[in-house]
Amino acid sequence: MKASKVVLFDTYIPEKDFLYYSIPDEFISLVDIGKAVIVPLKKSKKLGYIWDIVEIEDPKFEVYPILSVLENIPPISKSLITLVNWISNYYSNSLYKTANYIFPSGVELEIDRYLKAKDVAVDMSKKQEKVFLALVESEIEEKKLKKELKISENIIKSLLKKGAIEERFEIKLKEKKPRKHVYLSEKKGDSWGSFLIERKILDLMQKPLLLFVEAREERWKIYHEIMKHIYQKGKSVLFVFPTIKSLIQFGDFLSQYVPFSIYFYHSFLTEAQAYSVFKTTNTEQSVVLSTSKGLFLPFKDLGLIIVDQEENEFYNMREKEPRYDTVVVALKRAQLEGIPIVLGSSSPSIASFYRAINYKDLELYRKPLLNRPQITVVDLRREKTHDILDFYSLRKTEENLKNKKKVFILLNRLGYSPYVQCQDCGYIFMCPHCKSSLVYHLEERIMKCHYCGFEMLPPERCPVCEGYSFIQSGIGTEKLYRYIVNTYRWAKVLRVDSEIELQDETLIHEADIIVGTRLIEPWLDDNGIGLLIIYNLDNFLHIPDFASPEKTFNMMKRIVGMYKGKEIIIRTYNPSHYVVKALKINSFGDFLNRELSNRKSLNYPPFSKIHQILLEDIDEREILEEGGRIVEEIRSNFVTLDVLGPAPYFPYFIRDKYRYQIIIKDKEGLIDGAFLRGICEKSKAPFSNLRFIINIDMEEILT
DNA sequence: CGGTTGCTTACG
DNA sequence: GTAAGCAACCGT
Repeated sequence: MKASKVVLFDTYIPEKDFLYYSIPDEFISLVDIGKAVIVPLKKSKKLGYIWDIVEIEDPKFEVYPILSVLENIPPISKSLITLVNWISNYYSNSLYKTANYIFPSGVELEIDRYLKAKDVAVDMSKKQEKVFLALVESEIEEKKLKKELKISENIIKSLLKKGAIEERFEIKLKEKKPRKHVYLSEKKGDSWGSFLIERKILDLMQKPLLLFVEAREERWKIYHEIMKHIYQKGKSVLFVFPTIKSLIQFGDFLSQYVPFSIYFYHSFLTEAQAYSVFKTTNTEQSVVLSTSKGLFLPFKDLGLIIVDQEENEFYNMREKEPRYDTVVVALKRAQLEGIPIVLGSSSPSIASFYRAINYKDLELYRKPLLNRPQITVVDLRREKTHDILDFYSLRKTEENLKNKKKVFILLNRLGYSPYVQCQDCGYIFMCPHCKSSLVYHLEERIMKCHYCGFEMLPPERCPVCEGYSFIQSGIGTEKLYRYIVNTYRWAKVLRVDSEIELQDETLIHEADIIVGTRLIEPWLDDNGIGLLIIYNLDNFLHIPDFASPEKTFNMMKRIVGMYKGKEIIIRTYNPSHYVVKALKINSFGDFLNRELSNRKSLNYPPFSKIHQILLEDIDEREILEEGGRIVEEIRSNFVTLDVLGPAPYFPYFIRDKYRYQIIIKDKEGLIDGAFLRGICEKSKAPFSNLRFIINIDMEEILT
């Protein structure tokens, strides 16, 4: 028989990604892959999408018919279904979770159940009789009845069984309507803007195009011209950005130069607003500015995808299922739709640049920056005083303040001091749940764990040696902020980090000095900026990740590409590090060559694929045992693979669970997620609490 | 015995 | 997720 595979909205059935439903004759012309339907599940009704239509031979279960086909909810195209299937297979994500990730929220079923007494006489208990009599006059809605007569489902059930009453269902489709149209840009230009770009860029778009243009605004102007070219052919355009802030900034730019409103799509929209965009893209030609989730919108006639800051690490979605790499998925979607795609960057990822140069499956367009800020490297080894800021930075800060120019200081450490240490025995206070150091917060006078939120008062005595004097070592934004406030008492100083709520963005424009973590990145395009101080570049460079030099370099180039000040000071203990040197003379080539030779010697991407298996368990011995078995199993299947671990994964003890990782370097591309999942499931002991997370094709990895 | 509560099972 | 099925209990 012919049956449809239906993926249900928001109803997780263990081990099953979809259920089978038959197609009633009256729907044969309506039913199609990708259409939204209502189906029965037990006594309830559920929303779902038809994922596939297949032939099944004498099923071992009852197959119920689809109840209705919904024309109001946008259908999901076959290419989108293929994309989801691919993400699910390639990255080893559950199909149910991946499909539900792209399903619209903001539309749901509302089921009302009405009960009515029948005209019959049967034996009834007192309670049953009371309910029966209430239902004689007219039908009553289930919840109302239960509340008024204070009865439970059991009474209704026994009455139904006896045939004394009957039930009736009313199913309504509830599509949420947004109150505020924040997803639509208010301003719009009177007509199209016009910028001069090289004609050849449009020709290069025959293939996926890597747009290596260092100046951010120049890149934006090129985007505008490319978009105009495609839009005027009647097609929709999707822009993808790594963060909401960067998307809004581009939106402010773009809306001046297009004669219509553009759509925003990101996680800060309400369900109703997101649904409204979801629906619009399916019915109208539109331009959408989105975070990575926009790649799954059901565009009616998509003509172009532009991914900005393609190197940005926020594109790597590995926190929860579905795990995927945004850039890879964007390329896949473009390929499935048969449309052009542009990856833009001020400093492309090693992966993309390598592909463009060696495999030529990406075209490359390159335009270097003309007006660069001066980059000064301060060698911290030569600083004699152990002061918080060096002499040069202090002098330059004063100079800029005098000239009414803003100074930004970037420091990626929260709190007052990252470690509290006993002066007598050297003990460092650790979080009892995560085995990571507790950060001291002076204002609140507490020690805090930044992984699990554990807090404690600073103790009077050291738990190891009973000593009573402690040093607050290291420096966080809070300490730096206090130092700056005390040093420049006349200046307006502002602290920006995830622990302080930024009340109003105008505060940033009014401030003279801004101290903050990477959250300040979006504001480094401020017109009044004169100086940026990278407090300690080593904090970025020394993160134990093979990709940290690349990430650091790219972050700095991204900043340089939008920066409007004269000078950037980089403070470091490693002035001779190749990243620092390459930044100083602005040489992408120097950085790339050095980085590629490092990666080659250690067998890291792009010379191999890196897969990671994360293991989590309350029992450390169990992890090591089963982890060891997994490693053995992989090795015995593929002798040529480089398998490392299980090794502790930082933080290796979090929320009372131990964490280990296995890393697999796969040079020839031999294995996939399904293989690893199979091995893990096979190696897992029947009653163990081991949880494993498989991450395929990583561009970064903490070691 | 009717009714409730709490738990496990399975859904197509 | 959540309705169904079942066992154990409670009160009349």
